[in-house]
Amino acid sequence: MNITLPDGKVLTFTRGVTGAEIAAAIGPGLAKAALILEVDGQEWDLFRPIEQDARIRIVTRRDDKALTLIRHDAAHLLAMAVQELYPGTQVTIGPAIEDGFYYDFARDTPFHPDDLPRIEARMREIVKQARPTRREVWPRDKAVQHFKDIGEKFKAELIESIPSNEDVSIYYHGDWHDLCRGPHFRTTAEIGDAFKLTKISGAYWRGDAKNAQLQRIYGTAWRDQKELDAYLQRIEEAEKRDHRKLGREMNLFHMQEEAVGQVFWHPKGFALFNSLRNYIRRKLDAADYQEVMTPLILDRKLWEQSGHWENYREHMFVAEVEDEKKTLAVKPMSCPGHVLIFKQGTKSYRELPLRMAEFGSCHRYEPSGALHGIMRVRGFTQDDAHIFCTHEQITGETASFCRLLMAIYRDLGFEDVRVKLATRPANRIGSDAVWDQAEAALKAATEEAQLAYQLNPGEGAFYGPKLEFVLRDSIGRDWQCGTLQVDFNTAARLDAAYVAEDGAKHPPVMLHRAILGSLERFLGVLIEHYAGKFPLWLSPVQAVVATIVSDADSYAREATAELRAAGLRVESDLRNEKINYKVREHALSKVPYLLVAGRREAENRTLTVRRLGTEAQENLALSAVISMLKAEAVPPDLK
RNA sequence: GCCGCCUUAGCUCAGCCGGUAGAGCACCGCAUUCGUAAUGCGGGGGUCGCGUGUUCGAGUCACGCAGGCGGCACCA
Repeated sequence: MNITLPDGKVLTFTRGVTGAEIAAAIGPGLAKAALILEVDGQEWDLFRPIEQDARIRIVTRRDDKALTLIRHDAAHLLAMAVQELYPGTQVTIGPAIEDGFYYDFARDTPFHPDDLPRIEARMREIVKQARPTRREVWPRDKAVQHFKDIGEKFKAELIESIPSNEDVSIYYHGDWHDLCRGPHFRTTAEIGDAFKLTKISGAYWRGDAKNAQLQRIYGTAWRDQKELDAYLQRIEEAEKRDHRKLGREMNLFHMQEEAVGQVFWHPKGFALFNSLRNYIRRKLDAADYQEVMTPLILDRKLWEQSGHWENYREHMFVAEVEDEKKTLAVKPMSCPGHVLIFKQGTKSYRELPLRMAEFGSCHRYEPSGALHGIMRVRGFTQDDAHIFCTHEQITGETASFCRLLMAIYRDLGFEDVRVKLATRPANRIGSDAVWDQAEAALKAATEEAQLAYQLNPGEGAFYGPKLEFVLRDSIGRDWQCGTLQVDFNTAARLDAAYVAEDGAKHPPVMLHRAILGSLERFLGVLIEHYAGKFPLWLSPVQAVVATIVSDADSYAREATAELRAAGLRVESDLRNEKINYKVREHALSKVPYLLVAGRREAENRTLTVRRLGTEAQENLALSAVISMLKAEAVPPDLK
């Protein structure tokens, strides 16, 4: 029997040879490093016999795949340890995920954080025991019956969803066994001990809130201790840049019980907010958007007509007034208001595309468990706009939107943007032909804008498909920021129309689009992205003038005033403290420039400049400092 | 909304088996005028998240509520 290696070399073995034997034949080093192999592209256990000629590739610990394999085995290891320590606990699923793995268990009493060290200790024991792995193939029906018999009803349910004529593979690690597609290592020893259990959570069976809630245990696993330490270090560093922590430390904003899910922007935070908003305003203006402002609270009748009352009621804040019998609702989005502006006066096709923008203050009653710092709130500001256009204009408008968005993200320091195309959901309105057209238009637009996207099937809005632009926070959580949604429906529902070339009235297509999404969320991501060390144009405090001796106070005041007059955000620090103290304090609060004014500087009208992150000092004339800072503080669109 | 954990001074956190609250930083005062990451001394500051219960006695135990945190579900 011939076995072909990746380099084309052919080795001859007897039928039923295993990957372990092949690896050993090639060399003892490989035999030791091997984890699994690929047989004609299919993942294969090292101990599983090969019955016919095949091309193989041996996967070692250094392979890119190794981490996924280690984590999958670690998930099994976790399940073994848990079932041994907590009899009666049922297993369900346990996949490898980014940076680690988890396993979902069904159990009456939830786990406690104190259980983790105990489980981890048992896992390490099992690794030491090097329990051998064995693979068996059972008829599906036998497997169903078996798992029912041993009380593993979730496993049985999983197997029942496999067609009944198929066989399933069962993996044994010592006595413990589980349904699994594999592959697995020869023994539990190969997992190594570079793993750690990290957190406990509830999780719904099959991801559905209507189902039973399971107990999930998360862990992380790596090739060796060094990799594990590096990961733990990375997480620790990331936690230091958490926007909630920096928001407090840098005095940007706070939140409190009296306004759950809403942000109190402090002066410094609001300076940041405004710098960003002004920048977006200029970019939109340059891209031929017209800014408007619409009411915050509108009559229920409007929301009924737009469809929000029916589809979105539970997310809306509703206001009753005593004297009138009216019900009003706080807007969760700005689209109906924009349509009402569009409807004023007769619109011609010549006015399309009409791009209407608003920094809309929106309120949504989000589920309590969804709230997260300023990233997920109940009151937020959208950089919202609606493009009223014809069917023919969808692709062009979408493409230019994509280009605008990517340019803005680049200005703001984001190069790594994930784009998702969410297509028609099961619950939707409109004909398939219309959906075909809308989805095709979005695809064409992304190609025109040269954006690689990932398909997100069935995740579109009920009225149309959407593009989602996703950014990542410091600890790897993804946040949707930008979006563009095609809507063939809302304008018609609200009786908005334009007069076409043929003289007839047609409802315009609406493109709902946002670049930042919510300013609050975007600022949260931005704070973490820069770890609070913003580029100068965004920095809430751009420089601090710090004195060394009180003799320099009046000069420092003068210098501060001149810097401010030049449009810079500058504070002075005249406190009776040592310069060391001031340097340290302003560096910790992430002020980009410390401008030291001592006796010498006061005499020759200079400042000694120290840039955040460096120890270098440079003595410059006050006028030179002003022009240098002014130049650096120019927003990217005005450069 | 669901599961779990947490809530003590402005911040970070101690506080044992229930016996009546503590540190560092910050703040205030005084001294110090000092050249690039913490000057010294002194002082003020707490309904221990809220409520109910157990107890002679609750920061500590039990229950309920609220908020926060980690996930899940939902979602910009």
